[in-house]
Amino acid sequence: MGIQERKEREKTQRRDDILNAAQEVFFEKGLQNATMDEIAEKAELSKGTIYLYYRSKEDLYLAVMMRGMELLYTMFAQATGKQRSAVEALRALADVYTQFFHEHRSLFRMLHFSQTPQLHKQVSEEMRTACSIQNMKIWNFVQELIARGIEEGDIRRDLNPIAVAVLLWSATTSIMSRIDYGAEYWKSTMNVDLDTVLRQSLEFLLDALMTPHAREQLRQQPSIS
Amino acid sequence: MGIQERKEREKTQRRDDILNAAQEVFFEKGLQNATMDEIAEKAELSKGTIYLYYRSKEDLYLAVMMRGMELLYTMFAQATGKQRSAVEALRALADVYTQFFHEHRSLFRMLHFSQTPQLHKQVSEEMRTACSIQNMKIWNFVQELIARGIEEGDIRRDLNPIAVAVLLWSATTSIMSRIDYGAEYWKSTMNVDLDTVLRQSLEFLLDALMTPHAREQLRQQPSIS
Amino acid sequence: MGIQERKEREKTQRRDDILNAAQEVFFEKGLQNATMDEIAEKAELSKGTIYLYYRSKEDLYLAVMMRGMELLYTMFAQATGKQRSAVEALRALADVYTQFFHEHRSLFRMLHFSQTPQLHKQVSEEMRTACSIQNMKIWNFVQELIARGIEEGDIRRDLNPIAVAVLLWSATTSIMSRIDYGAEYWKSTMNVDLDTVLRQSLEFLLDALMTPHAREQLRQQPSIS
Amino acid sequence: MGIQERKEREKTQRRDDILNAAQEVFFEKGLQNATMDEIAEKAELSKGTIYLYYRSKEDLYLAVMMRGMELLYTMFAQATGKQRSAVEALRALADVYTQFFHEHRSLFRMLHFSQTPQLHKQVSEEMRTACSIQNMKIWNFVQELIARGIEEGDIRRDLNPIAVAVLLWSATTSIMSRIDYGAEYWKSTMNVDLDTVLRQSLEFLLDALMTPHAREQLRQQPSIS
DNA sequence: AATGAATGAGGGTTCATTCAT
DNA sequence: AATGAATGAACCCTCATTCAT
Repeated sequence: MGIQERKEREKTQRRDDILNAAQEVFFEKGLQNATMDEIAEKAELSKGTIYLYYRSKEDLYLAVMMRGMELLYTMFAQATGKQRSAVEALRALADVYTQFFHEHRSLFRMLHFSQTPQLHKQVSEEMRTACSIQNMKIWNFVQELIARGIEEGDIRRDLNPIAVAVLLWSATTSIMSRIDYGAEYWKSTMNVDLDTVLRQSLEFLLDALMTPHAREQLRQQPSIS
Repeated sequence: MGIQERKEREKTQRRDDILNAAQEVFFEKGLQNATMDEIAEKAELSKGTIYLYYRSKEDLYLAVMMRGMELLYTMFAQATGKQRSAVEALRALADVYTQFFHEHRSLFRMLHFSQTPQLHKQVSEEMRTACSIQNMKIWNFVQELIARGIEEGDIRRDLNPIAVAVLLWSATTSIMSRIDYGAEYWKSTMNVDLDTVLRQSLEFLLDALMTPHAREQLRQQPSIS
Repeated sequence: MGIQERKEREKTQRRDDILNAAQEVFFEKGLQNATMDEIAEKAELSKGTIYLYYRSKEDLYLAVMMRGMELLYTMFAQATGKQRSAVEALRALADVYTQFFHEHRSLFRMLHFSQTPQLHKQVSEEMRTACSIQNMKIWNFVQELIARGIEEGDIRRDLNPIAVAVLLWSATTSIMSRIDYGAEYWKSTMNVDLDTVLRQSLEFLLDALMTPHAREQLRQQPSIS
Repeated sequence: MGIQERKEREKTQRRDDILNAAQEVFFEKGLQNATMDEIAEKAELSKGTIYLYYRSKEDLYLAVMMRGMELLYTMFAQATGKQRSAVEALRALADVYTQFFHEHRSLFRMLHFSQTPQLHKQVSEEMRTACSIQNMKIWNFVQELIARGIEEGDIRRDLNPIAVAVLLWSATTSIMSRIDYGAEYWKSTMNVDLDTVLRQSLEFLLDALMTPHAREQLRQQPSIS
């Protein structure tokens, strides 16, 4: 009957339990300082069981991170779905990424960290591939949005969609990471509010991308003031 | 008299020997996989001696990185010294940073990595302060350049110097880091040449900063095409 | 009726499948490095099923080894069956053991290893008994051959059959094991060809066992030269 | 002054302490079941310290075994030193080996076990070499004794010294190992006293090696009766 | 009979750091 | 100042075995 299905469900549930436990621990301790013992305990499972579902600590780390990427992708898709023009969608994208950063700080951190060579020794080929695919999905998403913006005449024709995507994403992520790492430091030593810098930077970039025509339409004066 | 000085000289020399040894090891293995044993051996000193000069492995790591920052600062100062206008200096800065990235890849990596929460457990207050000061020097340098550009009428008045500095620096560093970590991956899976993206991004950003007046003067059409 | 028999047949078949799989794995990895997982996979059975047929990994190991002993016994029986005199049979025995060693190196290794204290923690009483019986069969076989040799006047009356059996078997096995473990080492460091040593040793021993009368009859000058 | 020497002495002492502790544990548990924790505790040293002196558990095992080989060698040298003829020395050798077996059963077991492929994964090159040298010393010793016996006309000219050495050593060791492993088993199931078998085998072998002339001189009738 | 998910104890090894000399 | 011996905590992963279904 549903016996097969139930087993399947239980297995999925188990994977999820592990992921949840791992997420908690990774959030709190980071990859290096997290221990499989602690994850197992939090998951109320034996350590051996964890390894039944995930090949290594690093695989598990990436699995948690992948959920973050999926969430981000979903948020992207939702946010942009309602917009009329590509440029509006791009703006929404920026807002959503910022929102993601604020609401899922730890996931953001994991995403960022996973782009680092410190990882990747014990990562299984499967996980590597899965990450790569998920990664590509997001990049393609952003890239196509920009391409559409160009087609719609709102983004400058002389710009290369993928290059713009890389620039936007890199700049944003990097500033966010700076916020995450040392917002207070910047505030106290240089009296700079990095959150504001982030917002202004996004406005500046989006504005600079647009054609004069689109800029007028928006009747909006972006400024870093 | 001379005895004091000789001792002083020897001490400085010793610190330098250690730094050189550490640099080699950190370049080759990264922070995590480097061992104090290896550094001590390479420095032809005992492990205990290393700790006489540097409080911890992370302190040592940061000390090496600081030399990198000093080098970068020097390169900045030299490159900008010859330029007439602030905007020209800013361009030179971008070139020099790119050059630094290419010629001192490992140092760049250390600089970038040091901006990461994975570090900083055993960093001494002194080192933290020293880093902070060195850091500030560079930020101020960039910031003042931009402020001067505004004064000279070449950079848009509506922009905030420090915000611009953060944006430029973050975007650039982040793209470079992407190159460092996975240029081949981007080339093979997305057919994107990140080096080109970096150059285009810099041009795009610098162009977007400038006043229409300055842009005309330069008679140069920057483009991401 | 037939149903019972079929079940019986299937069961025997299953035991054999497992044994074959286990043999492959044990041959390749040895007892310690073999895993039940690998054996189960190779047998295309679940791990649990293996335990339905064999109590433990060591039991399984011994079961495989027992097949080796049975094979050896069969080879012994065949080889000696054709011989007229006990001494001729004994010679044939030596040849056959040597042949077994060369053609079934891995089985030989298992036989030898099973005579080692490293084993035997989890061996079931049944298996222990089965081994013991099989073992005894071979010892009796050799012993009786020697006893017959004495009766036939070809082997010295002053020798104790079982003692001779132990000596012959121990010496031979030990030298073979030395060959198995480090023939190249002996060749390279001491320029000794252990295969030759084995052959010479057997000749020497057999010759020394015989009565002067038998020796003359054979008109053969054994020598370790 | 003696400061250097004292340090040297302490270091040697430390190595010895570790060896003693390890020996106890290895005797009791064997290589596999011995733990570094237990060894460290018994040595009243931290586990890390053990690794300062020995690269791995297996290295340590071999170091203990090497002491056994040295002891055996010393016993050999002493026992044979007093003998007039090589054949007498050879007899003494056999007695001494038997004595070693009885008095240092655990060392014997280690010696024997070390000739087994189960070991040698983590063995350092240094240790491997040291073992090889020690090993060779003993083999050469026996071999030369036999060669001398031939020269002295007591051992048959048609025999190859190294082959004889291998045969004697292998047979003896193998029977001893059988005693060690299952003397009671042989006694109870086959009513065989393996100690007697060992003695008889040695007599038989030594007798068979000798020239008729030497045999007469000894006026001794060796027998396996 | 067969499964396969779950267990959980087990252990060698590394290394940053300290401290007596 | 320099040494280097000693520390000891920390940790991932394996795998034989069991048992509910």
